[in-house]
Amino acid sequence: MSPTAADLTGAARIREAAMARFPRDGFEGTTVRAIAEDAGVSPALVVHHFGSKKELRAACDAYVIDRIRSVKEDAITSGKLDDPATISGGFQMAPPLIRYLGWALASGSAAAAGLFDEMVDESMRLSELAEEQGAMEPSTDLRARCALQIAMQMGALAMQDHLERALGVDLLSPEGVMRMSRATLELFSGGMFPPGQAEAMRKALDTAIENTRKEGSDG
Amino acid sequence: MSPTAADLTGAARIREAAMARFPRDGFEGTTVRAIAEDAGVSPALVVHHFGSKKELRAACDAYVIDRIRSVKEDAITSGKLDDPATISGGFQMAPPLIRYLGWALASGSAAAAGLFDEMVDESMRLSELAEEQGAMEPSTDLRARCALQIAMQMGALAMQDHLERALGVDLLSPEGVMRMSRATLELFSGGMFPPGQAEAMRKALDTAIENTRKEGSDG
DNA sequence: CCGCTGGCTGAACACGTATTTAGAATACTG
DNA sequence: CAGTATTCTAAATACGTGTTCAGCCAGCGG
Repeated sequence: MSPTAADLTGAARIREAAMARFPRDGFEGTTVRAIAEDAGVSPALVVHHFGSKKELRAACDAYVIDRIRSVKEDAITSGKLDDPATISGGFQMAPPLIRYLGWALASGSAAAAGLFDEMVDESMRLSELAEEQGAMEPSTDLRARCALQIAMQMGALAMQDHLERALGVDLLSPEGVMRMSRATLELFSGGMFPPGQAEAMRKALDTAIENTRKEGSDG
Repeated sequence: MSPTAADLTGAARIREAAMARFPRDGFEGTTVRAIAEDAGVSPALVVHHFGSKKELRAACDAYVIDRIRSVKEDAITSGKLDDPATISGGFQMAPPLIRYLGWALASGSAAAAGLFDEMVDESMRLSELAEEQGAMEPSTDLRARCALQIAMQMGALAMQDHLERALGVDLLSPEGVMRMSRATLELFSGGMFPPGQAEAMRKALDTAIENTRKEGSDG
């Protein structure tokens, strides 16, 4: 059971409050006073424990990223990376963690940037493995594909509110996670374009690239 | 040619400066004084023209969204929605516009939320059309698929910095746009999963959904 | 010339902010 | 129990913020 009650240490309650406030109101938009009040604590205690507001943010970043990293590592070492249960489980980590991650990535946290890069590397590692085994068609630009994939998945987290509004569902509820998993699968397995159109677009895009290159070398 | 010079009216220069600052520093993190300085203008002029900082933000929202809406409508009425040139052209709108849109969506602007919803509706309209014509396999959850697609594409905008860092390219340069277009096409036309795996995951996911439903009705 | 309108400014104001300081309450150790 | 470190707080401080206000200055009709 997650420690929602007030039986947390003061520092933990402060961190918890900050993790909820920052994504909602932004860093500058969140006041130390508000965090302290949410935590049932005096503003002075915040700086006593964390040194300053900036350092509090850094502590939140580190905490969130650490927990996410560990979940990710568990999934990798257990070898159940594409098990839907693993995926769903991962996204059903304490909702504040997910929400915070989306915000941290969208608002330029250095620590979150590190996590992003790791994810891209991991995705490339897996893709290269799949290509070597001949299980997947080689990409013409693997790095771009993997980076974009991670960016889209993480970006969807930053669009959480919009998705929930559009679907009328709490995204991190079991139903929400299932609908998202299903939709992700459909999208990434060719559900978006009619079969013929994809190939046509690919060709059109290649000639467009060719043209751009010519124009570029002209000017 | 875009008016980058100082031959803009004061109000326009202020709006331009705000559009550059807000995505970088956040709304609360941006000071009226900084905007004024960027615009080569006194802080008092900002409120003289826009009334208040909040209203300035609303004006930026309206301006950006209006311009993006018009580009989108042009693409729709000209019927060249899947022409790569149209797509590239759309993304090569003045970079500040794109960057601002990503930020506005990620930071909960009401106006941007309206645009998001429109995009989802438009995507659904197109998908339904394609399904009726038998050009596309019907989805089990069309709304979720379209909403997620838009969320991922817009979310990628909010991850712009991370993508550029990962690829070492200015995303809104011709090269960047082309690489992203190509990667998007690959991802959304089945490039991510090996053919067999997609079907396996779909089945696994369906049984997982079934199990969840049972557990849910148990408790 | 006057009067006057509108873009524009410098200096001030009121207020909310993060942070400091001195010290109270509490728990822990010998 | 005394001594001590730790957790925590109320009040005060220094400062940055958005905003106001009184008025300057260019342009222009009469």
